[in-house]
Amino acid sequence: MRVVKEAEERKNEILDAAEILFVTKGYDGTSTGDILDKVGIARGTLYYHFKSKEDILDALTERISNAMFAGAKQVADDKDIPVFDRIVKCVACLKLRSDIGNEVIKQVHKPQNALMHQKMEKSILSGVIPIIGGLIEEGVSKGIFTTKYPLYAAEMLITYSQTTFDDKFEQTEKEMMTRIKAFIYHTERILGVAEGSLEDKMLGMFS
Amino acid sequence: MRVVKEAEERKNEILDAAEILFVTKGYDGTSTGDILDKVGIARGTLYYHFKSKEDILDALTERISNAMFAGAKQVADDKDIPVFDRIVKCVACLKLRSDIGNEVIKQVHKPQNALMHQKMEKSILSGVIPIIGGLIEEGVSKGIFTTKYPLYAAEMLITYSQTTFDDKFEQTEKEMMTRIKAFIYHTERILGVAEGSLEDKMLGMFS
DNA sequence: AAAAGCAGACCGACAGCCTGTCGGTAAGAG
DNA sequence: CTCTTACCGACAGGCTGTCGGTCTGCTTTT
Repeated sequence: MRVVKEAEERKNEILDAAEILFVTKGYDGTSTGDILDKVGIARGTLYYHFKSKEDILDALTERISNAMFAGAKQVADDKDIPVFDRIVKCVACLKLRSDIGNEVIKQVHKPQNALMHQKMEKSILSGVIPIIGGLIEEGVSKGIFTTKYPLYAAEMLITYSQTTFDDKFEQTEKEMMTRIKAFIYHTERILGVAEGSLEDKMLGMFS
Repeated sequence: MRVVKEAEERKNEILDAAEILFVTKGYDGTSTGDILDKVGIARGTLYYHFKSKEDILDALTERISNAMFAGAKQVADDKDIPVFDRIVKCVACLKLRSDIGNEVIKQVHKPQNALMHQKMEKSILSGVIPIIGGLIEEGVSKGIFTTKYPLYAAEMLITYSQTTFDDKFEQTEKEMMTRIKAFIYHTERILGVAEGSLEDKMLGMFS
């Protein structure tokens, strides 16, 4: 039997199904047929709403990123909270959203999901950097940080932590700890603050 | 007619063909049939030597990385050259190798080649970081640099520059320049040297 | 040195999957 | 009643990986 719905609604149904499937079986491991079955629609319907499988991935990536940034932006604009605390909260926002179930991350990093991984990473980076960059800028103008390039400082910090702390979670507890300590140490240098001054607050970011 | 060769030789023939094809048409855009045609062998032969298409990519990645590191390691061990110059030379080694034809890079960064890109990047990172890390360590022990975490300093510097200067070559000349300046500035901070002291030598790395 | 044996290299048909297309069909708004 | 929007499912075309069988040249045997 044929059920007709608004385009937006169907699109979201498809994205919902795709999200679950991509996350559990991987992008390459999921066939369009799987999505069809899960949503309960015919082949043609899917290609009526999306022009290709990759198009679905793009839409999904955008949906997820947008949700992530909504929270982070709100925090970033809350002038009542001290600048550095806002940075910590922003990062927490992103971390939270990115381990829905924890299985997700493991899946995303399997080689089959290179494309999904790449798109997510790119999308997250391009969204997060301006937010954090703005906060660092604010910190500089308030005399908390010192750097001639606040935006690029953010770029460096975020890019590094993204690839390193996401990709390399297959490391020992001990190595992870020194890596974190080193990261904090280098963050302090990049932001031009005293050694050890960020340690307490930043350690909380990795729990 | 049937031509029999040593397994190693055939494998290399296949990798030679794959290298050219992957680079010109992309990984996803290259079918095993393309490789078959180019080498002039039958389907079964290919799968006799490699267990899958991805297996070919892995072997190729390894072959390329190994070639890259051979040069870099040699430079790194040449104690006659000052430490910092060695770092510069090492980086040059890698850059050189990675723009065979320049078309390569453009190709590698197309979304179709996410898997190839990811594997290359990972392989390069894991090989380069210890080399540069060692050099920084040497610099620290000679009093040229100051950092408690030389290895992780290298990790941060290389990871960042890898993803940023490789991926984002679709930026304006001007933006690129400030990005480079900022990178040098942050490098100086991470390595604990005076502002501006690395500028002259490092600018040469991006030409 | 010829015959027989053998393992490693090679072949190509084929199964099975998967993506995207297209002509046609139902449903609800106007 | 009509027209747009959403939907359907058969089908073409392409791709990967498999498998039984074949060839080749080296080794062993006689």
